[in-house]
Amino acid sequence: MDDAFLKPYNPAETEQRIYELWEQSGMFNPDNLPDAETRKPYTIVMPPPNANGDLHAGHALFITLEDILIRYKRMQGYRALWIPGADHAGFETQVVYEKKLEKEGRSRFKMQPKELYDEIYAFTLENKKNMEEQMRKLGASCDWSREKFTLDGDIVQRVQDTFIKMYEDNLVYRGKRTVNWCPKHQTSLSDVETVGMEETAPLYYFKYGPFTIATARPETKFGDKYVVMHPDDVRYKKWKHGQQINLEWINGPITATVIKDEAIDPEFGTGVMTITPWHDVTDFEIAKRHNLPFEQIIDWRGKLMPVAKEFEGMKILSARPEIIKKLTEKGLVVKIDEQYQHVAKRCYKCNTFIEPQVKDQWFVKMASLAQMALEAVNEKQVRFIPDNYEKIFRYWMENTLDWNISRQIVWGIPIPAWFKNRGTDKEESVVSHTRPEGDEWESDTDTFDTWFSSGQWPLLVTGYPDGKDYTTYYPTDVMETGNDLIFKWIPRMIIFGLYLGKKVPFHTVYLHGLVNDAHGKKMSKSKGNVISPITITEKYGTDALRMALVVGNTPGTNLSLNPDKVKGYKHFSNKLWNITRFILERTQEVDDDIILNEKDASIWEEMRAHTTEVTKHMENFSIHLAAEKLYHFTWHRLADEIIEESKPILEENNADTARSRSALLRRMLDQTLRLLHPFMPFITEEIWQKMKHKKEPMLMSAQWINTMETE
RNA sequence: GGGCGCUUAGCUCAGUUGGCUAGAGCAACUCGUUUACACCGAGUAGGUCAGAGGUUCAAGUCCUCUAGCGCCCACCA
Repeated sequence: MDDAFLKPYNPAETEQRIYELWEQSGMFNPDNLPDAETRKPYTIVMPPPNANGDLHAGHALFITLEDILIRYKRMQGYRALWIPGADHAGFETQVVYEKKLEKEGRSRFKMQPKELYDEIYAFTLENKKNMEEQMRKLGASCDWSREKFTLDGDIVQRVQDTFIKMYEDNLVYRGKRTVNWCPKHQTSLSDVETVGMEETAPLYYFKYGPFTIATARPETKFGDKYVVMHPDDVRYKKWKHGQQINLEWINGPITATVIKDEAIDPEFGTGVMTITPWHDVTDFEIAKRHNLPFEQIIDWRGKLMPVAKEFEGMKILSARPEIIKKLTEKGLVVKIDEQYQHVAKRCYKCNTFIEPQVKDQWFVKMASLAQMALEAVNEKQVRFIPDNYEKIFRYWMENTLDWNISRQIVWGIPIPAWFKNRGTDKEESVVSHTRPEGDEWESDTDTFDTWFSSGQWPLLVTGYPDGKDYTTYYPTDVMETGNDLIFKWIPRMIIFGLYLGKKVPFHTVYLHGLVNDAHGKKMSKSKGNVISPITITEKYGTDALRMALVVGNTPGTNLSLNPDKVKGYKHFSNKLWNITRFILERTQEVDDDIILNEKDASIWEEMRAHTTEVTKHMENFSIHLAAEKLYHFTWHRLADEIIEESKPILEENNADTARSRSALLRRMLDQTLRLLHPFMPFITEEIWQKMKHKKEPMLMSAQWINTMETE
């Protein structure tokens, strides 16, 4: 027996050494596994973490879950491939970097785009390297030789190809539409990048000629020349559609036109409103229906434009009270309802109020694509774990709007488009990798929404359309990711998978919840309750952390992570260590094929039943139950009962019973290590190495069930 | 306004298609051992499974309602 067993298990001394052993074996690359060609492929694509900081507990959870699945399948004889990656995370990273610039007293608006891009690139690569090291510490058995970064040259090329293809297929169009504009970040955002926050704000009632109109945004009303009501509203029956009225407004007399439109809710306010098509989606739709002109009132920085006359240049929020003051003086304020509750959209990163703006952007037509995804799910080509997420997916696909994929930031994949007379009525555009003939063409300075590239991730990392991996490993098997991505990411991957690859990109979606603190509260820097997985690992060992993340963690629900729980599994590591010590120290080395006596055979039968049950849980994706079962059986059955009752048996003079029991315990240890390996890879491999196993030199690539001994 | 989920021992949570005399970890208490392990062992205590009604031979598990909590979505200005 190795002397190391005389001391408690020391993860700090072990883990790096074991990881290097695995990495040097080359077995993370499934093509190096024995008989790789005959093995059935099993693929997981890692959700590429944003390369802009340290790994957090959520990362540790997904790495653990995916590593468990991959190690399990590898041991089951699959050609198990786990493809790692890193996401440049466009807007996310740029925001992180802008904060850094701000601290240094700099601003991206004072930098050349190229300069900014290069700086963020360096910053991201550094973070990427750091993240990879941290993933290794967590035991990730992914194939680093296949690692991909969303800004790799080939990836960029493919993403642009997709855009061009979609344009040619008439699924992408250039449109002047209302976008969510963040005045601080100076970019448009998709709907999922905004958050609606409930707030109480005043609702103002103004006299508008013969009408009273209600609005929450008086500062947008300067240019309003159309007054709208529902066609069936009897109160306004006498006003005809198209009728013109002269009235006194904020900056003097104007001529307004009556419009009848069904978008108006007669129940709300007075049932009459004026429209500001440039700064409101509903108004925009009404204006389009009736062919009305639109005018920009608020500029890209959130300041009033010349139409506001004396208010020009003022920020909207500071202008508001001034405007109310003027309207009051003119006797145009009817009343103010101070308790008006509504939802206002804000930028999900800086909380700035989103200013709807009309802008030329690239849009993806979603209706037919979403329909395709919906059908695939209806046909059970994709299943969700837990299954209630299928409903959420459905809802999302049934209510999808066209997707704005243009972002006005440098950190991202450039949109391959060219313009002539950009921003004028004579604008022309060409979609192509290369500049069209003629000097007057300028390139699109916008970049793609991150989800446009990450939505294609399973295809991109397997080398769509002609890569070798694409034919072998696509479609992949499981997509394991956070439950918040059920509408941000999962649908887009299914859509691109079907559109480009003609197949769903994965058959199973496994969703995990958040990792919260010990009391179920969300971790945040400001609350000071952040648990760093790397710190925990250094204190208790990676195996302990992995168990703590997995046991009792039902799919789809949040987990409360208590350091005491991790400590408990550190104790378990040591228990396993000492089980090994006992068995190696007290049992004899016996032939593998020895016949067990009746008593021992029945215990072995129990072990086999245990193995079957754990396997069943794994097949059901009940990883939490498999882990708990393993813990319980190993400690409270094997250690507390079987080993205890073995002590006198092994001491007995009867050589046959002692030999049978020795064989039993050694087999049980062997099988226990196999079963625990996906969950606790480091300690199990360390023990395996010290046992100098002859036929299978490495536990990582050993078989899940020791078939020879189960005969 | 719509949707989803949760409510089980002091705390954090399991409980797969209804069969439970309801479990685990941590915490508590009692005793023990230091010859695999004190990062230990044996044991004790602790729950009307949120509440009410229903289906069933049988309900923590299915249905309805009520209360509380959480999350997500939403172009009524």
